[in-house]
Amino acid sequence: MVTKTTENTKCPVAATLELIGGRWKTPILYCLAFGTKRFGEIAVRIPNISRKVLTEQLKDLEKDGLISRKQYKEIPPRVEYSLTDLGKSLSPIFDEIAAWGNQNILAKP
Amino acid sequence: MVTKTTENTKCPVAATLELIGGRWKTPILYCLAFGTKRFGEIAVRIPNISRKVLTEQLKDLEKDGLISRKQYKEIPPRVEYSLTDLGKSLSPIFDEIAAWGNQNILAKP
DNA sequence: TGTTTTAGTTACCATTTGGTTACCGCTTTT
DNA sequence: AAAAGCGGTAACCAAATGGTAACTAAAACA
Repeated sequence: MVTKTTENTKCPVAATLELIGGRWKTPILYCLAFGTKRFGEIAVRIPNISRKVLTEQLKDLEKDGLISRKQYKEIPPRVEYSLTDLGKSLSPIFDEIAAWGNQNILAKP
Repeated sequence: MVTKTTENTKCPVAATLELIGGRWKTPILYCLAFGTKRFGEIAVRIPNISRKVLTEQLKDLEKDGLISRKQYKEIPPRVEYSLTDLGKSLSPIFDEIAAWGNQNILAKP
């Protein structure tokens, strides 16, 4: 009854966390919250992420409609990522989580 | 700069998601939000979780101060779990996530 | 006497996730 | 002629996560 009801309907919390959960999704969304970025810029701002995993996560986020990808037919290639309206609509969640984290984790003596 | 700053200070969002992220943490917390439960009761309400994993996750949550464990010296054993005040303080986050999930995932045509 | 009941633990295995390295295509720069 | 710059992909690996089955202890019950 928590992750699924008997009718196979998912819990809204579990369903949402499937989209934004995982090691890298939130860092990426947070990074794009400051504006459109190129692939390489994201990679620089998120230390330790491998290019392969970054590619995968960006694909996931795009598939879920949270970010959009714009590719320019240039050489060398240029690809820009940005939040969609749906992606932007997540911000109250992040605000709430950030507030909790600041109060309860980071503000520890 | 997202998960860590150069001074090794964590992002509040990433830090919080480390506590409540993962496949089972939120189902467990949500389950306990309805009141104190015994180990077996939780297991019944969360289908598909194995007892081993449930034990592990409960230990994690207890270590992080989100739930408390009360063991009675009885035979057969009885152990009760409940949310701590810190655990209860997460509810605005879950409300926000649930609202988003209902609007944007579950309410799809 | 033997089975049941509860909340685990142990040992082992499968799946998922993330990571490393090398490489590509195509134009501009050196 | 060669290397740089960009946004990837392919092949291969390692680690984390999750799962199963069998086992435990002590009392209650039939």
